[in-house]
Amino acid sequence: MRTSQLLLPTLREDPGEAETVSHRLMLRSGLIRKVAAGIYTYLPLGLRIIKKVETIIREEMNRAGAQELLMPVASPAELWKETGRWEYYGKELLRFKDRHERDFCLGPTHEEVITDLFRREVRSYRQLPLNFYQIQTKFRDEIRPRFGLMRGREFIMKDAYSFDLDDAGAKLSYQKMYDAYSRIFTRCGLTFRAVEADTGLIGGDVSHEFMVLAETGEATVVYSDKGAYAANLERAEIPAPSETDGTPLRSMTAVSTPQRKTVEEVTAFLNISPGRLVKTLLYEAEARTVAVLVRGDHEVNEVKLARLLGVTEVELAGPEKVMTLTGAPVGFAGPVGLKDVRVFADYAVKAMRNFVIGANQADTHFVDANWDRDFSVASFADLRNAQPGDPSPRGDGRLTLARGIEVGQVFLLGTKYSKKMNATILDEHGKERLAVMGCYGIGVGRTAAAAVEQNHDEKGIIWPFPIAPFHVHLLPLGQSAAVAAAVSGLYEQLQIAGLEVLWDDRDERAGVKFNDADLIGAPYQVVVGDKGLAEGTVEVKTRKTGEKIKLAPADVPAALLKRMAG
RNA sequence: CGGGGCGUAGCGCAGCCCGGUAGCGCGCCUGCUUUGGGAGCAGGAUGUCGGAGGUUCAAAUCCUCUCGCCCCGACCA
Repeated sequence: MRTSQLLLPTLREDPGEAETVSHRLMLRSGLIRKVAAGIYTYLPLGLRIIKKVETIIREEMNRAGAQELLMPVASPAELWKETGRWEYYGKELLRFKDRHERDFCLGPTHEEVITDLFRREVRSYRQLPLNFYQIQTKFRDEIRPRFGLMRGREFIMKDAYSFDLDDAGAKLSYQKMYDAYSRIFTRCGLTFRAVEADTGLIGGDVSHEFMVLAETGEATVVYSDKGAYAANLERAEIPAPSETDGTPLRSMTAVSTPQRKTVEEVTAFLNISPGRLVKTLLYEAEARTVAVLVRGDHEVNEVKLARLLGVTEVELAGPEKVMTLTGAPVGFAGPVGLKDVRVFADYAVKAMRNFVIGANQADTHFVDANWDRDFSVASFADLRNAQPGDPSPRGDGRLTLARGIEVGQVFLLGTKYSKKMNATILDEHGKERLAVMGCYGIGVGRTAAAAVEQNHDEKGIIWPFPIAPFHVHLLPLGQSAAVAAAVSGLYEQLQIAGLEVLWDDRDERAGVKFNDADLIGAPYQVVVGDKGLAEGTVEVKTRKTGEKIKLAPADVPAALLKRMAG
């Protein structure tokens, strides 16, 4: 491809709107342009990268036995009402009405549509296992789209859905996808880690996320320093600590803590460590309010809390609500004498004795409080976030935290959707059984963005070879007949060798071409100038290392092929 | 949803506080020179100053409303 035939608007300066590396570089190198918040056009060069990622995904999905199909972007409300997700999915589901006032939504995911297809078309266990996938545009009306392709509202996703006769079969399907995902991300040149994950709005029993470790990641990954355990922070289990020592209980007394509201203020004032205080958070969980107790130096994990309570979402109560329930301003809530509020406590609290808590009275805390004696706890559970240094729940070392970009997630759904939508098949005894499902997603654009996050330097992108928009960037310098002849010869020869070549045929100065080439990030640059040609050579530069070698033009294709293979 | 910021030429920005009818750099067009890491000189084109309303003799500038975008936060008591 010649640059003159390609819309490739590179930017000299960083666009004002972009903060993160991948967003900045994808805009600057002319891959994407924004149309609205979280909605982008893929320019020709950007689309080439998307297509490369898609090709890798297709190859691996097909290899794993999945079949490609394509579902519609618009789907009717009826299907979503069958599973309850018309309400449950919330505001992320973009809804609209057609001209007949019928309700529709733009598909954020396609469990309903595929399950509907399955129940209509598949009758017998003999047809199983089945796995369908598509690569399609999804729409999720995110609260806050950001970082370019990293969190868009409209984005390209590969989603797959497996159907099996029983749990064992479903597990096998799940494992196949897990393995396929590992191959896909490896082939895309990513350093990633599969971690245990929460199932969120999709639901199901078991789930793993594929995380690309990068500072700009929005997720927090927890993993053991010595063993194999790895999980999303939302999910990471924390084992119940061993029972308390036999410290004798002291009697509870109220102390004045004027203007001391936060854990830091209260513990500093009382001259104790935050680990000796128990904080009380009031949460609204759908219709009811609950109190959650965690140690002062711990944080409540809202995902765990929601799961324990069996709700979609929990929200910290506002100041007025706190005042109504506790009779005190925010900062002094405690479990003692709380009315009409169930109290849940983190395991760590169970191990504590003689701790400090809020007294439900302004400027007052209790010291030497003890659960059971001074207040009752509905149940103890794992309700906090893991912290660095916590023991691994698998007993294999201590936990470390890192940031990650979630590029894929796999779910073992069980019969959640098949039950609600009555997707049954006949088994070998002629008996109706619910299909056991799995679902599997990959963010295509996000995978490309993650690759940029992991592969760049101050000059620009350094594309991993398998997803590079072009393999070789051909840079003629000057307008001499010798250069023109050598370049068009090389252009032919490189393509005959099977390489994808971008030929910068603009009448630009050397510096401009070099800088654009470094920005765009093709793995190899071939520089053809009069200087080199005078001694019979052209220069081959490896983008990643900056290494430059001189070769006779005729030797370039073979040399590049050899390097790529090695 | 809350807070902060920004919207002025294709891009990056100044001008706004203190009203007087719009400017800089890059890019773009023409010509000449130049040509191995973002060229030089000369000439040139390009703006409903996000939108609406108001104040004023006069508004990019002041006031009100509105739309869009970016960043942070979304409550740890």
